[in-house]
Amino acid sequence: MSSRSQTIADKLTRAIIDHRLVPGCKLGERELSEIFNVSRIVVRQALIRLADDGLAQIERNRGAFVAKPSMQEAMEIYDALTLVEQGVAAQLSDRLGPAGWAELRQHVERQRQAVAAGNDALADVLGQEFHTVFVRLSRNKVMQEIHAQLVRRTTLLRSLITADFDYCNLLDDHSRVVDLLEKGRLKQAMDLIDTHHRAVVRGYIMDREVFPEMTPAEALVPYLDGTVDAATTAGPLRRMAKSPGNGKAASHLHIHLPKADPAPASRASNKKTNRGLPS
Amino acid sequence: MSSRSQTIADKLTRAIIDHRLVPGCKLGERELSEIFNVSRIVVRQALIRLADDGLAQIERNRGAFVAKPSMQEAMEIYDALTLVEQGVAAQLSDRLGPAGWAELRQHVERQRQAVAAGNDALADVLGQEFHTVFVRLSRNKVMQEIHAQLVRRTTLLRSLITADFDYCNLLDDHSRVVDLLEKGRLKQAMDLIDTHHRAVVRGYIMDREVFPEMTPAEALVPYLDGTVDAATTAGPLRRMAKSPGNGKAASHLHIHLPKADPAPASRASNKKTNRGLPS
DNA sequence: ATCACAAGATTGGATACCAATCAACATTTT
DNA sequence: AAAATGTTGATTGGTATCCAATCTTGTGAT
Repeated sequence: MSSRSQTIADKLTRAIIDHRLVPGCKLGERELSEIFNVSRIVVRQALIRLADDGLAQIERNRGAFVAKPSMQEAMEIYDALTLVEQGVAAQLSDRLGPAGWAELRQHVERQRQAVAAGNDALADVLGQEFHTVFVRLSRNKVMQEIHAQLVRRTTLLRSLITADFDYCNLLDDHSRVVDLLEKGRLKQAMDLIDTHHRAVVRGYIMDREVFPEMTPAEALVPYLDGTVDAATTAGPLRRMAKSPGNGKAASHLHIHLPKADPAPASRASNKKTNRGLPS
Repeated sequence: MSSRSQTIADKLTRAIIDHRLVPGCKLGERELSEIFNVSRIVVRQALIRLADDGLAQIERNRGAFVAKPSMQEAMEIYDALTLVEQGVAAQLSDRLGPAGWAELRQHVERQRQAVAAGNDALADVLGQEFHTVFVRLSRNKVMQEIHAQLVRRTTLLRSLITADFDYCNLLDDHSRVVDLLEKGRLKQAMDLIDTHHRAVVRGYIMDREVFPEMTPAEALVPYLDGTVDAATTAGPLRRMAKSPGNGKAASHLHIHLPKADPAPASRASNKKTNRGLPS
């Protein structure tokens, strides 16, 4: 069992990549310590981890906030992601065996079926996951960790965009990358990876304010599992219907949570899936 | 001014990459808190940062130790570094202007002069720095941070190897990479980067124990700025705490590892390798 | 309306304390 | 004597409480 601050950091991470905590959202120590029923220090340690990961930024004497990357930084993140995936593509085109190619194809196929079935949420998750599977096949844990961090940060970025992706298009990209690589057309595959990411970043419009729809307390409910003490809680069954005052201006920004938990395999240390709450 | 735990983390990082703290060395909370005159909690936060950076590993209820990567992990780190630098090379060969090429050449020249002057320590530092300058020219801060982290980890790895590099050879590599890139011979440059790193990793012999030459208290002396015992005054004088010049230039020293010991390599029977007591 | 200033809140950190766990030592048993 | 088994001490992970510095806010004076 890993440390408590790691657990908290993981939950906050998931809340962020699920877009339940949006960029700029204040992460107050006292507030979080009450939500998670831990001491402020544990929360601070968790926030340090978040900040190291680029998902939060800590301003001295002002506190921690969900990171709010600039357009410049957004492009840098996508550039770095492109660089990494192109490099991995080059490696795979050399060394990947038949089993690996099969796994990639199978993944693409699963996503295609999800799209066909109209399950957009699942298709979204699988689309994300493709990149992770891709990098995992390099069998380089260090690289995987770097890549996973970049993916988390791109996921955060999606909170800031007017997202309406053409998933079919991206799916085709995945499929074609696999095709090209297996045929040894490395250069073309790498170019496609580049345009793939550029297609995403092009849709970005970031000079827009994002308003939280819920307080952190509400946002974090799905991640509080049983281990919380039963003293103050009315149970983890709390629905978010409850609104303790403060119904700040709610913007219309629909958030969809993926159903299945794909466990983004963030840190090697923690693999608890706390998400299966009834809700 | 950043937080105190960040300051401590920086000092520990420098001590590690200067090989004053060697892999496996215990980083006790109380010990460090006394050395730095801070509370245990600040030390713990610093250790969390170190662990996130891959320079330390924290074992639950056992404490933190300077990371001791396996041979597998060492290769993964170098692989990742190669991937990153190859990718940056590809970018630079497209986009780098004359000023950039000039900066690279100038850097190589400075290292050449250091070698000519017999200043091995400086040549070593410059040799390391070349890679950093190289990546900085990509103008991608995210990539720079990723690369810097990888470089720190390779530097840590050097504590574990029988180091006897041919600096001239590596210097030539740097020079040739710049040449090849500027001429647009990207493929060859990338191959050279690969062999460059492979040349380093080939020298690795890691099934060897490393014994600390000094206690952490001794190892960390150079990084305790000015007022070691300034608990009461909490000096306004500690302004220059972050200046890296002090650490780098002055504190690079050659560490003579103990002669290869025919002791049993992997048997855990004798674990008391901590604390370089006079033996 | 604007500026200055006092009051409150929040963070960063220190200290003291506790429970759980691990390591080393001491003791018993074979 | 060697192995197995307590027992004790040290270290870590964590909590609660307190304090200083800083930021934010609200109020009052100009």
